[in-house]
Amino acid sequence: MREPTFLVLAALLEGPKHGYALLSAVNDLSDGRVNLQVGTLYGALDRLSRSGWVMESGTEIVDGRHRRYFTLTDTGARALAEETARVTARANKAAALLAQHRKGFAL
Amino acid sequence: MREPTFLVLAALLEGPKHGYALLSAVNDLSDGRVNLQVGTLYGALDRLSRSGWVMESGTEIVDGRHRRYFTLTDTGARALAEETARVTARANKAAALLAQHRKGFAL
DNA sequence: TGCTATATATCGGTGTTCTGAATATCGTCG
DNA sequence: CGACGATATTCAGAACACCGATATATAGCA
Repeated sequence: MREPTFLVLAALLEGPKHGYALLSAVNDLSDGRVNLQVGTLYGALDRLSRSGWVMESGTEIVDGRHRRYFTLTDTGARALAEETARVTARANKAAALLAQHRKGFAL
Repeated sequence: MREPTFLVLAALLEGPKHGYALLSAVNDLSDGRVNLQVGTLYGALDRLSRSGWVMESGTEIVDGRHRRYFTLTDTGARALAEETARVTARANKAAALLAQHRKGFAL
C-alpha cells in the first residue's frame, strides 16, 4: 500500500467524507508533506471501492454542488490496522539498525 | 520510497553486502514477509547508485563466483533515517485514529 | 549426467501514482 | 450581465517501482 492510499484510509477513520474534503484531510494528516492530487484521489477511491475497503455512502447536493460521500468499511479498517502494524514493525527494525550504525561508525 | 527499497537500505546498515546476500538479508529483515525478486533488487541498486545512496565497493571472486559489493553512503543513511521518521509519524497518527475509531468514534 | 545452490543480469508487463487538462455549478465582485 | 474564484469530479497520458520470467556461469553432490 502506498502513502496516498494509506492516508486516504486513515482520513476516513474520522467518518464519511467527500472527495474534496479528503484532499485537505490528507494534507493535514501528513502535516502538509503530502499534497494529494485529485487524479490520485479518485483513482485510489475507485480502486478501494472495487476491493471493498471503502463504500460510496450516498450523494448530497450542497449549494448546487454534487458531493459523493465515501465511508470506510470494516474490511478497510482491518486492512489499515494490519498495514499500520506492519509498517510500525519495519520502522522499529530500521530504527534499531540505524542506532547501531551510528554507534559503530560514529559521526 | 517503497518497501523493497527501504529494506535494501536497512540491510546495508549492517555493512557492505553483495546482491545475493541482500536477497536473504531482506527476507530476514521482513520476517519472511517480503520475498525480494532479483529484478527488483538490481533495479533498486542501479537507481540507488545513480542517486548516490549506495556505492559499489569493489568486486571479489569467491569459489569462482563473482561478487559485486554495495555500501551505504552517508547520504543514503541520512535518507533512510528521514524516511524512517516519516513512516513512524504516519503510523503513529494512524494508530491513534484507529484507537479512536474502535472506541465508537465521532470526532 | 542431472539437480541444486550460488551469483549476477536483463526484459516485458503490471499496478499505483503523478501530471495536467477538461467539465460543471454556485456566489461574488465590478 | 459577465468574469472569476472556489468547490467538485473525471479522464488520458506518462513516470516509476516492482514482479516474474529468463539467461548466464560455477561448484558440489548423487
